[in-house]
Amino acid sequence: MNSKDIAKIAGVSRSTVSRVINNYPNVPPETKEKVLKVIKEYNYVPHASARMLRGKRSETIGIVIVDLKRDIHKIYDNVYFGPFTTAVIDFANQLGYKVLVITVYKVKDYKKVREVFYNKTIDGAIFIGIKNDDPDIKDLIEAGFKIAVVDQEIRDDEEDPFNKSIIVNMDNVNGAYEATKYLIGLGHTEIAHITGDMEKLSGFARLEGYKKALKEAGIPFKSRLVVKGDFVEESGYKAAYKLFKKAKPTAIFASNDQMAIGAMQALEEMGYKVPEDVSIIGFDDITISRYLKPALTTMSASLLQMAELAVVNLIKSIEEELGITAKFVVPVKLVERESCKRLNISKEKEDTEYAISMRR
Amino acid sequence: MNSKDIAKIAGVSRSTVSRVINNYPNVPPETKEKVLKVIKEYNYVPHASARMLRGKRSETIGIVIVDLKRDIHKIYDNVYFGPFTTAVIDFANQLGYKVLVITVYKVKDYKKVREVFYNKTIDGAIFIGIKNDDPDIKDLIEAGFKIAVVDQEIRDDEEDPFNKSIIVNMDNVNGAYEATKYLIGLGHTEIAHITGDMEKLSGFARLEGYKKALKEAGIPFKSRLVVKGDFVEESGYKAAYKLFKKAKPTAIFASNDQMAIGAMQALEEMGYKVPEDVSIIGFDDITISRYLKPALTTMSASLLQMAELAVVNLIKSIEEELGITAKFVVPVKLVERESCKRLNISKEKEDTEYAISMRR
DNA sequence: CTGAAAGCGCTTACAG
DNA sequence: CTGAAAGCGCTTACAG
Repeated sequence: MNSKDIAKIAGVSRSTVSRVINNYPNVPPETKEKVLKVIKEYNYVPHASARMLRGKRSETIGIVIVDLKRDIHKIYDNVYFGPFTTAVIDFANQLGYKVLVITVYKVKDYKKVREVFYNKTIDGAIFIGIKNDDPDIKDLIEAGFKIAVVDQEIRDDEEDPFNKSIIVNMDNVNGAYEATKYLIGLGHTEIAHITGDMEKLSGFARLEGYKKALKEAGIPFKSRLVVKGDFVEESGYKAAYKLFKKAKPTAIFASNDQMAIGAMQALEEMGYKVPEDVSIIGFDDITISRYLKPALTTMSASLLQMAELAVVNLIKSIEEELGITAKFVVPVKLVERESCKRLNISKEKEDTEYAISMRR
Repeated sequence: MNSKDIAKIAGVSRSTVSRVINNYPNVPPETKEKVLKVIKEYNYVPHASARMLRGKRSETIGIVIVDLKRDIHKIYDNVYFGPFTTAVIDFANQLGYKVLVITVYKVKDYKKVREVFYNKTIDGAIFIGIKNDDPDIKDLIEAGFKIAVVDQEIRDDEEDPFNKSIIVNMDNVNGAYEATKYLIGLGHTEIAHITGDMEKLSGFARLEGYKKALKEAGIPFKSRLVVKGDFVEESGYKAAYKLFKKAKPTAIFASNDQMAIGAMQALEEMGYKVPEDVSIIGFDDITISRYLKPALTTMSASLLQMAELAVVNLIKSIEEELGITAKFVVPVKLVERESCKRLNISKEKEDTEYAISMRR
């Protein structure tokens, strides 16, 4: 079944069939109806490749999930990429776009991405999990492809390639600042920080927010209270052990929830109770966090909103064929749960003060 | 940049360029090298649509995530579809295939699926979250498209359309049987069951396994101990309340972990302790389950293995162009954690017996 | 070993 | 309002 067959059966030319399919105005209602009837009857759908070859868009966007320095299948149970990807698919579908998912576990996997761009399989793509200033992505942007990136520094330099892409970030600095300030507000001064992957904006920006809050409160920054992680659970676990070998913080700000969970595990093994002995706050508000005992206090941004901004603006940029260069910073808010408490000055005051930090 | 340009620059014909790209044997090494150099230099990638129009496969499979009777965005934080989808993408990519993700929230969304099949965007598809005997999928199979389905009854009827597809299931009956038997082995006889969606194989097959275990142990089946759920957390929550209004089971077998989690929440609200007052076992072993307090005992099957079976056999069926009709039943095993304990005959014996049920 | 030519299934100026 | 024809960028018999 192709347009020629349909034309023959409907008693018109292929041109007319095409006009009907593309909903052109210059087709009289009766002709249109006649053709539509045949199309329906034969379950005819125009060959996508033929249309694209004639210059139609593929109406497909890619979502590129980058997870370097990890083995294959590790995003398998990733609690962050999954929800974001689903949200992207849903918003894109709503706008009539299909979504191709591409995973990048090694730098050379970027070849897959270049291919689908150059061979016109996709009209544009959203990148997540990327490090800051990634040269492979930079090249693609410079080649003129439509791209949205999540978690990328917004630079002042007008000439920077990333300025030609759509950027969607969480308000990392402010979120980290608020998280740290919250702990300070509970009376803590010995506040540790488990950092994220420092090659990513969310890694170094959250450290910056932590420092900013300390500085503002007049608490001296101590490098022994900062230990490096890389955003996965295990790194949080190891970081907590390393931390308590050289220091005795009363509170920890972990750069994401997964590391907070790993740290809580280590804390439990070392015999510290959360939040009685150590308060801990995370970042991201992943699904698991509310099921933990104690439920994890954390900083939350709307992944849904981020996905929507990326999708809507990417598609706008594709369809208007002009380089949209929007930049978005999504707000982050505190989700108080059970993993932080007021530092107890004296044992007697504990109960009442605990009650205060318990309200959700 | 197209093959004509490359041909001109390399000083050969388009035919030869094509032969090099497709790695045909009848090209002398020098010619091949010359052409390859130009291709590399100009970053040339053949237009995917043009190749497909000439009959090449799209080398893209679809993964269709069906989630009917729910609002949009609900699979957003689905703990089951996400990991499975990622696993499918990874296995497909390994075999050189791209993956298009399609969500179906309403029956009419199947239109999207038909479209990508008929317009040749995908070579085949894997369906998950489907109800048993879905007519929309049946039509697609009968139209001759290559399809793999997860969670679909394996029928004896040779003529049944689904017999022309690839089927991958968990061993639902046996898993449910083992779960129930495990509770019986702990001394329970008042064992409730929160069912899954009864339109799905995993829903009714797990009920069947539950019944089978009771029967074998000579425990009479009581309909007041069975309450309907539909595989989501909230339904487990409601089911638990309904259950305890009319009965006092000492153990619950929930048809999946999400409902078990909902039930645990309700149990806590009603003042029952898990596992001291009520034992509970789930099914699926989702990521959250091991973080719960008490950690959830559950039945686990390898999603990775299921995804691999579906992908590998679908692609085999696409490439060999013959209707592969493989059927797979993936084994399910018990994961003992903390949510079940031996029914205490007398309070005194409790401690020692609890220790037994505690080993993981 | 290599090139000229046909054709995959569409869309779209062009002519009427 | 409608059709004949060109052409998108490839691949592949065919001929040499």
